[in-house]
Amino acid sequence: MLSNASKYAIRSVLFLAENSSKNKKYGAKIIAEELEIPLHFIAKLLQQLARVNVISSSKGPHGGFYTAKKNLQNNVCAILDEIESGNVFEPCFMGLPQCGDENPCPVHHIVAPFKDALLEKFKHQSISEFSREIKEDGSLLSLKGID
Amino acid sequence: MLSNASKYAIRSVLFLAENSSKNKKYGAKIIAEELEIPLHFIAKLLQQLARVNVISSSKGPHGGFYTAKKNLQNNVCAILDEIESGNVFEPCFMGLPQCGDENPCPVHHIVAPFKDALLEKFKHQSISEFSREIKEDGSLLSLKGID
DNA sequence: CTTATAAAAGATATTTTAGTCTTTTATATA
DNA sequence: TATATAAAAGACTAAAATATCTTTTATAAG
Ligand code: SF4
Ligand code: SF4
Repeated sequence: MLSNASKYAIRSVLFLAENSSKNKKYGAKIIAEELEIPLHFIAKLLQQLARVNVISSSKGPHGGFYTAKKNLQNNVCAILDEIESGNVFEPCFMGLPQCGDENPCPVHHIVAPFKDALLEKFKHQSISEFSREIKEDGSLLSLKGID
Repeated sequence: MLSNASKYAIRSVLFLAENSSKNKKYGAKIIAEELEIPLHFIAKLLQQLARVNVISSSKGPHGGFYTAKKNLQNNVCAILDEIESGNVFEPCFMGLPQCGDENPCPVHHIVAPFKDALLEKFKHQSISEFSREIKEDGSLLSLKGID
């Protein structure tokens, strides 16, 4: 459903939301290592996200990527809008373009509530809220230390 | 989450389950038109499915694909096992390979119940049951007549 | 037996996604 | 001002998914 690009992007942004600040920046290299994703791939994605102010960046020594307060007001959809081309949840599960509650495919009553819940979360929960939830729940972002 | 190949395959099998029988066969061409999917692509998939007895086929004039009684005892997972390479639901949503109930990613509590429900359905509901449900619910398989 | 039909098989092409490599630009600090 | 650092930009390669085309094989029916 989500491309690798999106998944990498979401994890990176949440990582920065949890760990970074204006004076604690992370280079693409460290992020790539920490989340175990390809360096040059994530570098590009981070640049894209910086361009649309989902995250911030600064060049040069001690530079890197970070999330400022105002960045954290964005929601996860802002990430997907930039990375993914087109609407993520429209070309749905069973691949029927013209369907929905009126014309349900065989798994609609399973898929629909899930889609709604996820979309609600991605649309209306800010990245900072998401991040706080991760801290509280002990949700997983990095893969370090797990095998 | 599912590839086009899987989605086409599922829809085709369910189409045959609803419409075909030993003496009412459907050629790849008709199926492709009916479900609005690429002819040569679905032809290959149908051949694969016939090889593992998820559906039946016969060559020559008045030949085509159909579902015999015993074919319908299969479940949807049998389709996925043949078409998709590897486990469909393991490389999950957020792309964390080592996670789950103990190490949940930020959306695990949304995704997990959905995954479970869908997997349950795909594993334990036979194609004939699936098909009956479609008839009763008026679920959608074909795209003909919708725009 | 011949012919038309349709699946089976498999080669090839296209598109999308994923991943890598190199060069340029900005900047902090020594 | 020179240097090292790290993002920005963009060209390039690789792999997978998707789709098309051609040839072969089986068979029902005339
Ligand atoms: S689950 Fe619902 S929205 Fe998705 S393809 Fe089926 S009918 Fe359409
Ligand atoms: S934690 Fe749950 S939802 Fe998240 S990737 Fe793993 S299985 Fe999927």
